[in-house]
Amino acid sequence: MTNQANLTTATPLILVDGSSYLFRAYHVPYLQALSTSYGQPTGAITGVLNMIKSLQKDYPTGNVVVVFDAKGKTFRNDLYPEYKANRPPMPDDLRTQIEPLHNIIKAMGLPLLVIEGVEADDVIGTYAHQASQLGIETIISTGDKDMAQLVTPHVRLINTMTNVELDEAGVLEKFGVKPDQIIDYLALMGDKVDNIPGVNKCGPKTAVKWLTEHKTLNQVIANAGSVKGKIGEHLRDALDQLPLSYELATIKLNVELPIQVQDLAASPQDTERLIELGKQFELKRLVADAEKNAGTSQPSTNEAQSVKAEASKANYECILTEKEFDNWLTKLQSAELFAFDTETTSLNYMDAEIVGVSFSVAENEAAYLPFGHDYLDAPEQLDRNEVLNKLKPILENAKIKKIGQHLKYDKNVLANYDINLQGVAFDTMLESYVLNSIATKHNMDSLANTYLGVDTIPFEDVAGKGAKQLTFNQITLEEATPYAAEDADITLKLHNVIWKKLQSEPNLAKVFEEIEMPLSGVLAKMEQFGVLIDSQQLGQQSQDLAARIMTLEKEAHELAEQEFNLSSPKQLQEILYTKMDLPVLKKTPKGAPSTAEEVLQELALNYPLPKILMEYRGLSKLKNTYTDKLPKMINMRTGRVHTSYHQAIAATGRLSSTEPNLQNIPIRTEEGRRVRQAFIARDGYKVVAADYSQIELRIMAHLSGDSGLLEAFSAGKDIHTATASEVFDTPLDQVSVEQRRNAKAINFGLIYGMSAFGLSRQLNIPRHDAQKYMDLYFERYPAVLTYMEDTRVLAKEKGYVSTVFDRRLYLPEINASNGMRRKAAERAAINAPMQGTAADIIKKAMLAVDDWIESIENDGIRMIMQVHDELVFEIKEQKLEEYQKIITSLMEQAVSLDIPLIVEIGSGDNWDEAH
DNA sequence: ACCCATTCCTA
DNA sequence: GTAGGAATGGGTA
Repeated sequence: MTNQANLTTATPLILVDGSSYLFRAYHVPYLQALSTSYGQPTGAITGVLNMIKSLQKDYPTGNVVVVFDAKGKTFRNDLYPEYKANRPPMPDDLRTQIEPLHNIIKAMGLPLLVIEGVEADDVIGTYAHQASQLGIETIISTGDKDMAQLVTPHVRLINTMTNVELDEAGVLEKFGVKPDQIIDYLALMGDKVDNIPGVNKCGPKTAVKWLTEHKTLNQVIANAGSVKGKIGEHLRDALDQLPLSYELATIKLNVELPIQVQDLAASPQDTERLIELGKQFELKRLVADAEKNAGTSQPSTNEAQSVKAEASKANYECILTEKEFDNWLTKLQSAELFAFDTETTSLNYMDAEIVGVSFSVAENEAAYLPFGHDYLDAPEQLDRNEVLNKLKPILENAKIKKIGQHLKYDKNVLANYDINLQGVAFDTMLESYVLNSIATKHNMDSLANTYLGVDTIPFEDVAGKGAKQLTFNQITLEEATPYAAEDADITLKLHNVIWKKLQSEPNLAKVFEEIEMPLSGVLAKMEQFGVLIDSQQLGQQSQDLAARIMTLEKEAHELAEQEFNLSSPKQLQEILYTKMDLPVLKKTPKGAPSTAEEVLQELALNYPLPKILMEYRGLSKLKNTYTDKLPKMINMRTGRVHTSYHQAIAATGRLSSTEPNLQNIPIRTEEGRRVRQAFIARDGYKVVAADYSQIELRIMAHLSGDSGLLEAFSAGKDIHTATASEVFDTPLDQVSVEQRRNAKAINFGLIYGMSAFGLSRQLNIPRHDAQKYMDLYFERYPAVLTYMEDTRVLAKEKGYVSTVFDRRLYLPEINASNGMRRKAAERAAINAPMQGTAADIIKKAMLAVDDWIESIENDGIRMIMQVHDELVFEIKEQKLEEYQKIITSLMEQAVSLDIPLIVEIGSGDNWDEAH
């Protein structure tokens, strides 16, 4: 239940009655004076924007949603044709401000609702009602008294122009009746402006008097006979009208809305568009604010703009004596949760030596414990082994929870000292990643700036930069202590802020707790264990390649009649397009004539040089990137290669791999596969590779619910052949190789959010034909089309898309004015739910497989690599059959979707054979 | 020493 | 057409 409480107070829903403020701002004299140099009035725009800004300031954690009336008639006109018939038409100089205002609000990233057929009040009422049911606190910002009927213990009104807030007691005080009597009150009085009939001569005083006496409108009606005097006659005259008036005054609580209340969330501001609009309407303050908030508002993190470097407040200690250390040990032992960081000599976890550790148990209270600083005249420090021995039981105690920034690194480093870090509960890097995967960076300095408004001490300030950069052991304790202690302190503070935000978003905390956080430990194990590589074989291949490359180089120089660097695109352009005058088939993004593979392929049909270049490129790539480099990456100590999996890089939720990148090892060519053959297993072990078959297309079937696709997968058909059969209207067994190839291109294109143009280029066919294929596809699989369209619309409304497990990807450019960027964002919107769900699935599978491996205590098995849809293991020969079955089952059952997941598994002496 | 453009490897 | 990492050359500081 505490979660609920957090949720309600952390992010109140702020519903802004845009139309009500628009009219009021329009009539404010000093705002009326505002207009652009070319005569476009902007007073109402300014008024509403100021009002929104002041709301954001007053409720920094609030989730602001703006609602406007739509044009045209509403259901109230159907009930009563005279409704609002007295209203003069909207003045032109107000009307022209509406669209710009909408655009600005959208560019600010705020959800904007304009629903036809109902009024803004009804939309607001519905959301307030939904929010109450979810226990979300709601604040309605309006100048309209009618809204008082919506006030409950969870819903209050704020009049931002007068800064008066109304809760239940406030409504009673102001109107003399309770919120649930407001409709009756309004019905009795009627409304001149809206042309709602009421009781003639009945104003607020009379209405309150009657309602105080009889409680409800129905009781007033029932007792109408006993009301004396002229006013009694008026009441009796109005009896027939009153039910209608009541209905007209009632704000709907059940409007059908395109976005559910829990999905109402701000998207990142579109800075470019905001500035453009600001300039167009000459709104200086808007431009200034847009620039100020650029990059910091995804999602809005505006509460912490001003706190700059409060380090003086903090109490940072340097631990040099046994006594100080014991003191801290006691604190840590009794702490439920503390922030923790290691300082080391290298960014590479295999080489890193620990120089010191820092802790923080409470904000502004942190310590640095150095033990490896060895610069000249360094003060005497505690003994490393002794310190680590004493810390070990605390660090290995899963009950004592730890917070850290990128703790996978610390876990790996500690493993080199035989400390198995446990109780890793919160990694701020991963918290930030799950909250917003596209935030510029998830490093601590950026996070501190974004979420705390604090500028931390940059590493370069203490260590210098470039070749002369010092390692941490060379840094004086005077400099190291504030830097290192701050790391722990800031990490704790960051967690306090980001975790709250994560919990307030539906299911994001779940993605963090159930996927990313536990996965971090699994990845650490894979990294530490590493993969075995046959450097002998790669060395041999390097030699073979070198010889062949030399020959090709010579041939190329002869053909070009001059020496040149075959690896230089620039020199190559000169040779091909200036000297030899070959046709330019394609240009690079910068406008230079391209020499890319596809161009060379085309040119090779008519000229000899391009073919040589293609082979040269392919081979030198293999040599430079793989056969030369991989052996150099073998760790001396373990004899294996240890990659780093990056868990907070890919916007879609995928992992990435560096140093070396094990996720782009060649497979497509024979020569390339020789590199794969160098990935081997220990004696007595085999390499086992298990990959999900067509996982993204399966996810597309699940997400779209298309019956044709679902059937094809359930029937276990080859999906590309099945697609070809449908699209080209050919019996399944008569589909040609060509047809299947085309269908495959269509299927992949769909996953990438393709256009007909893209498909035509891929298949090298006219755009018209590509369009025809796509039309045919969507005719056969109509739900796929609907899904794609819906996804685009949803992305534009919300500013983000989600995976099946609710991981989010924000798309700041989904409403960009630049068509290219907007289109790119739309493609990403289509792709991300599929790629991201696939990432979620394999991550869950990794957790399941790791659980099982742990349960058998690594008996003859290790998980060694992940390549997006594939897991690679090293398995003892005797266990091969048994374990392959278990892995297949764990992966296939990792999640439950509307289509079966199929895993293909194989084994061999090397990675190539395992496929 | 660092950044950018180009190219090419993977799912 | 999606998502990544890395190597190269070539320019800049």
